[in-house]
Amino acid sequence: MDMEKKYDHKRVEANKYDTWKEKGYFKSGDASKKPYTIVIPPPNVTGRLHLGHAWDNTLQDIIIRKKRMEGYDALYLPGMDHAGIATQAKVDAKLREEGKDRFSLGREQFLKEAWAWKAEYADFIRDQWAALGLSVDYDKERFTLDEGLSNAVKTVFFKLYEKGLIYRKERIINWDVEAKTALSNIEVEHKEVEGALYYFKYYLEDGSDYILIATTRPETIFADTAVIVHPEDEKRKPFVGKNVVIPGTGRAVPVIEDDYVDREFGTGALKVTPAHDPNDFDIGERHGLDMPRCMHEDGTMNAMAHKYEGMERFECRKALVRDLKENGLMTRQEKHVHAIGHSERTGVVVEPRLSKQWFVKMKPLADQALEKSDAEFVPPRFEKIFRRWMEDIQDWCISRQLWWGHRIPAYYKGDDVYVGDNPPEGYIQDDDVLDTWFSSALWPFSTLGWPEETEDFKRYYPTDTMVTGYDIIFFWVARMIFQGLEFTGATPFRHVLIHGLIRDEHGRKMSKSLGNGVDPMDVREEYGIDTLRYFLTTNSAPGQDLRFENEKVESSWNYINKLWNISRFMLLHIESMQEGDAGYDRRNLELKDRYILSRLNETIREVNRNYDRFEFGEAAKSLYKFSWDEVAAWYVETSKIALESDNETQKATTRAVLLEVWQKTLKMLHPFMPFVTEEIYQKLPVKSHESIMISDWPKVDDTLLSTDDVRDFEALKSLISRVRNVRNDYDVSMKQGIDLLIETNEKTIELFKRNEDIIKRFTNPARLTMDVSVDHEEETLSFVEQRFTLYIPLGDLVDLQDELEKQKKEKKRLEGEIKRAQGMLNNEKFIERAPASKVEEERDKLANYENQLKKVQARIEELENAL
RNA sequence: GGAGAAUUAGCUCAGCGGGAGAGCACUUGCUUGACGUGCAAGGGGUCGGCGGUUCGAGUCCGUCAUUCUCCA
Repeated sequence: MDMEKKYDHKRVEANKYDTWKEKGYFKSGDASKKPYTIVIPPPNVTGRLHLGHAWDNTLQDIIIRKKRMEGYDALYLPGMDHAGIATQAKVDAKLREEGKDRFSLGREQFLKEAWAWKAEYADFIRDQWAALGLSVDYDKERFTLDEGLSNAVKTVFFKLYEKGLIYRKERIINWDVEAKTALSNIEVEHKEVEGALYYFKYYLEDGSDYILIATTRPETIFADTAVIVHPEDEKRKPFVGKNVVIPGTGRAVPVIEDDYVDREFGTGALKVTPAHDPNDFDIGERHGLDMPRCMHEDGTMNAMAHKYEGMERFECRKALVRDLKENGLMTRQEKHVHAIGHSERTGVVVEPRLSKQWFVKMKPLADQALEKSDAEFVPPRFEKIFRRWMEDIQDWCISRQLWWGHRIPAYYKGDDVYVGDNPPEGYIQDDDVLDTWFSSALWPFSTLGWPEETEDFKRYYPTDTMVTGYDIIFFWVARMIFQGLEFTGATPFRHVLIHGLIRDEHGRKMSKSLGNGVDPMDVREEYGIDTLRYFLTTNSAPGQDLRFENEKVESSWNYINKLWNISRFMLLHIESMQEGDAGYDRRNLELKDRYILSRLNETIREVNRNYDRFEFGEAAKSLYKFSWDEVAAWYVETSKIALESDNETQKATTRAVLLEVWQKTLKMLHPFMPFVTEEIYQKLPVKSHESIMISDWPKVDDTLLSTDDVRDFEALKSLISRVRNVRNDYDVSMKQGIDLLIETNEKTIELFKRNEDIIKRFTNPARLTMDVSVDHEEETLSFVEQRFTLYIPLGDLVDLQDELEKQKKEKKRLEGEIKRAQGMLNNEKFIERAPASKVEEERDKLANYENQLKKVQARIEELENAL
């Protein structure tokens, strides 16, 4: 047997993935089976995968591997996202390093650079998928800018346009001054910022009086086109209809009435800057005001700002405030905390800016999604989050001033707009591209060939399970749902499994700026990918965040090492088995065999139940307990007796049970740790398939479930544990024999006699007496257990006073239990309303406790007499 | 201002209607041929507070407190 003492992940992982891939195990398409589909949330081609991807992808792989073993035609569809802003920023940075920029290169050349970048990073990502062991079907791999997916994007754009659900309009949008593009509302993060309210004097043209106006954004005054006062504001009435001069400029604007003014806030009068504020824009539209902009696209001031032209907006604010303070046009400044929008992408303060952009009219799509979506969220509370957002939806700004992406299929000639594939002569295509999420929203069906009615689309759509983090429910999940319903008439997936975010050991989000990120490939190097997968998927419940802790990673490694060594032991004893040795005759099964087979089948049941609920932590816990605390601690240990004996029947039976138990356990562990389970599986002398990956998922065999056998074995365990406990407490080493007197009924005597070899091996008795009534000296330790009373005479080591105290304590405990059980059984309502099985259970317990109490009392009397 | 999550052993987290669990840490003893990254035996918790529902509540409901998210 060639198994090293220590699990060596590098050796175990070597070549396996390539073998699986070459053998075609990852491929889908067996039409005789029922399909099961998961599409990967496409990673951005900007960089490498982080722990969040590893977590997300491992969950998908676990689900798909189990389904494949269960006999489904499992499709795990891989792919990547072009990630417009992010990738363009990376390519821009690269060009900058080379002393170039995209404008001197031109659009076409820039796109070549971007595609080269994509090719390079796509390779990195595929390598990482392989490293993670993802069983993705590479034949089906897609990229959001592929021809097919681009067709899907165009089709959707055309159809929504025809329906009037896509429109182009001048509106206030969120402008990222660094990326120089529009953003959608959800790409803006609102953060509380301590700013200030500045009070400016807007004088009448004749200088006779002024209106005091408070603003948080002084630099926008250059684009003011009015001042409004409330219609019921009697004090300001005289100003209405006159012009006031914008401080620091010679420009005058009218004072008009509008009840939008909040009379309680600031001074009760408001400056109106329609091109730099959404509310002001509405006011501007109502009153037909001009809408000039005072900034360039990069956030610097334009000519409207006079002497401040060219200044960055916040520099301008400072300079302007300083100047107005000096010449008395600013009266005061007070602290003001308010929420300011920041670009989710670049982090800069978003500038509300009047701009002509393309939008999706969301209301009808959202209403349809709310009405028809039958996606089941896990855990369910996330559905509420999804719904609340959909109910309060705003139109979606989909154009981006970028080059990397799906170019908007709209063409212009003067004021004429053409939307479609065949623009007439002289029309020029829109320069902009679509929001990346516009194409991501189509991912579950565009990847399967839609809008063509392909075989794949018909077979694998709608998909079964979407796995993703709660941070992109709005960005992605919600959009897939409404686009799926609009274009395919179906919710694109049955289940949405939501996981949380991965955090560092202190509970902080992993981020580049903190430098606390952990590279999954580093973890792989040190502990192996199976360890990482097991750690990631078994340490949190659905929807909860996960803290990266080294101790947990290590304990995952320890577990795999344990599995490795259990396997080492088994193979040592079963490697010579032949095809015909695999079965066993049930009549030859001993208690230990029936016990472990019963527990195995219970475990299969628990594991299945938890897999189906996406409770992978719970499924893994059952397997962990079964493999370590039962197979390793008890079955392996008790098996040694038969394996070392000359009884060929018992030997063969034990080997066959070991093989069955372990083979099934490995299969259930395989989705979590594909590499090590395959390594061990390949070493099994008899196995059902050429690879564990394509083997069959274990089924529960009810005929092997036996609570009686499990109980009997538990009685044996409790006897052994009791003796071990005594040896520890009284410092009696295992080498030293120890007298054991067991008083119990005929049935248990029979049980213990039949398993005497086990008792002897683990307790090393000098004398072993079993009877319905045993004579014992007073100087003995005694333990009243449920099914037997154990006496251990230890001569001088026994302090009768201590023993008496112990028994009194035990008496008290039993009396407490009896009181509790009686309390329940004396409660009429309990008898009446609790399930009969529960009542029965309590009666049994009570009888047992009363029986034990009687024995303890007898022992106490005995001790008191002796003292 | 709304919505949600978390609060359980020293630490990190499971459990979510029938007698408190895991990993790590801690204590004691073990070079027993699968494993000292291990084995055996232990110690450690009024399950945030207060009410309610229920025969029965870490588990369901309400409320308060603390922490954290998301939305406006």
